[in-house]
Amino acid sequence: MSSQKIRVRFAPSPTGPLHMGGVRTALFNYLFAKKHGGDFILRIEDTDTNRYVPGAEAYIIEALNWCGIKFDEGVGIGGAHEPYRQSERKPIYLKYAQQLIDSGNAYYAFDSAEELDALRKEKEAKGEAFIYNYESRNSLRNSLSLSAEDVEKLKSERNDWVIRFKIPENETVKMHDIIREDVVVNSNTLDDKVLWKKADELPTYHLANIVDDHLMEISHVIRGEEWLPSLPLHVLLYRAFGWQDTMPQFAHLSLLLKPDGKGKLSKRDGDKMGFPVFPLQWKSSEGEFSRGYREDGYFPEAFVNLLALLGWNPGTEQEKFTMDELIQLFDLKRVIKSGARFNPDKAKWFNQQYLKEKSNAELAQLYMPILTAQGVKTSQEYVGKVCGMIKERATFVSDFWNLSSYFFVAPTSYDEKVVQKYWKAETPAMLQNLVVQLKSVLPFEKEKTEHAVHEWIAASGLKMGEVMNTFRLCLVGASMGPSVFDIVEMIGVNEAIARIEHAAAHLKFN
RNA sequence: GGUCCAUUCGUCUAUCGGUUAGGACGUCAGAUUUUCAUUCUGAAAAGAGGAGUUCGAUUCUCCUAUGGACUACCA
Repeated sequence: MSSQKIRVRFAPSPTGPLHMGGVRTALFNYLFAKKHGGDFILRIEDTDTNRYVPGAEAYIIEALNWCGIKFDEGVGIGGAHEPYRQSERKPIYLKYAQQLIDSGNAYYAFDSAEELDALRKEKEAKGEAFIYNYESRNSLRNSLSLSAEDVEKLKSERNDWVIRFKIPENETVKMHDIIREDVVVNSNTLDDKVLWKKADELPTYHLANIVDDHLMEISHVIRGEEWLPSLPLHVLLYRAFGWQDTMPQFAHLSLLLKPDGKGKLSKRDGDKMGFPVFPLQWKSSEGEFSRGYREDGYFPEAFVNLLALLGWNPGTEQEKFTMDELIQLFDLKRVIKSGARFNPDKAKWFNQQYLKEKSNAELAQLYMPILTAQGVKTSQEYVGKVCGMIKERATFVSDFWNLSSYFFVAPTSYDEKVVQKYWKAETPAMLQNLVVQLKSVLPFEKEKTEHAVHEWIAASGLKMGEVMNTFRLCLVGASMGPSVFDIVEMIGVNEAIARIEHAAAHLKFN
C-alpha cells in the first residue's frame, strides 16, 4: 500500500432525513480521516431523480454540523474535485461506461423493465431466482446476443436501453475488508448490474460511486454493511477500469438494530418506543413528522458519544469521550463485526452525564426560553442558581420546569400522597408556629434560620421528618427538590411564609 | 430460495489458548439525604448447540441452529 493521503467520503442519498445509523457512518469516516490527518468529503449521491426529496440535502448538512462532524470538501463548501453532487456530474459518467463496453466488460441491454419483471415472476413461481448473468444474458436482448445492426437500430429507436456490466464467469473474487478480513465469493452468484441508463442519461449507484471514488482519490471506503454484497461488483469494476492499484480499502460497518425484536433500526421503532432515530426533527412534505435528538434535548456531544460506542470501543473501560479523544483513539480494526442493538436508556444516561457537567450559566441560557414560554420573568443569574440545584436530578433541559417551577411560581396543587402522609389535624397550628419561628430570626440567613427551626423542633418535641416534609409540601407542593432552607433562601422568606399560609388555609385533614 | 456477514450477562461490550469471564446501561437490595434525585456499596445476570485441534478452549477449524443484510433500470 502506498503512502497516499487518507481521503474518505460520506456519500448519502438525499431521499429523506439522515438516519442515526447514517450519522454514525459519517462519524466513523470523520474520526478515521482526522486520526490520520486526512480529508473528509461530503458527496451527494442523487442519481435517482425519482426518490429525490427537497430539503434532504440541507438536512444532512445541518445534522453533520450539529454533531460537529466537519468536512473538508464537498457540497456547500467546494474543493478540488467539484462538483460534489452526482446530478451535476452527469456528463462525466457515460464515457466511463463506454470505456467498459469498448474493453468488453459491459454491454448494451434492451430488455424492458416489464419483460424483466415478467421473467422474474415466472422464475419466482417455480421457486427459482432470475439472475441476469452468464447463464441468461445470451438469451436476452442485448449487444451480446444481437447482431451489430440490430443493436444500432435499437439504440437509435429506443430510449430505454441500459448498459450492463458483464460479470466474468466462474471466477473466485477475493476481497479484503478492514473489519471483516477476507471475503470470498464466486462470480457466478453475481448479476450483470445496470451501470448506466439512457432514459435519464444517468448512471446507477454502482458506476457513479466507483468513478467518483476514483476521481476524488478516495483511499478508504467506510460504509454500512448493506453494501457488503455489492463489494465483489465494485472490486470487479475497479479491475475492469484498470484501477486496481489505486482501489480504496474497504470497511463495512455493522448495522444498528432495533432495541427489541428483529431487524434494523427504523423510524417506526422510535415512534413506538419513544425515542428519536434522527439527529434533527423532520417534517416531510406529506406532513409526516419525525422527532430529532436535538429537539428532544440531547446535547450533540452526548449524541456523538453514544453513537461512537455503538459498534466501537477503544478496549478500555472509558465510556465518556470528547470528539478529540475519539479522534485520538479511533481504530477501524476495533469496530465490532456484529450488529449493535440500540438502547434508548443508555442514550439518556449519556445525556444526563453531559448535562451534569454543564455550567450553571450555560444551562440557564438553555432554560431561559422555556421559562419565558411559561410566562416567568426572572434574571439569568437567578436561573443559573436554580440550575445548579436541580441539574443532577435531570436528564434533559426540558425536565427543568417540572423539577423547578416552584422556584418561580407558588405551587397550585399538592401531591395527594404527601398530603395523606403528613397533613394531620394539628398541622395548621404547627405551621403557625413555624411561621413564628421564621419571623423571629429575621432578617433571613440560611444557617441561622435552619438552626433556629431545628432547635424549635427539638424543644417542642416534634418530629423532624414531619415538620420538614410538611414545610416542603407547602413550598414545593410535592416531595422533591433540594434542601428546604435552600429553597427558602431562593424564593425569599416572605414568599415562603405566604406559601405556608396558603397551604394552611387550603389543605384539610381527612 | 440463493449469496454474504454475524453469534459473550436483558442491552452495549472487554478478553491478542490458561481469568473467580471484567466494565457500563437497566433491574433489585442496602447506605447517605428532613423529600426527590445525585452519590456510594452490594446482588442477580453471559460464552447458541455439537464435533474436532490442543496438556488446556469463550478464544482456532468444521457442522448445525439462530439472527441480519443483500438479491431493482434504489441507494
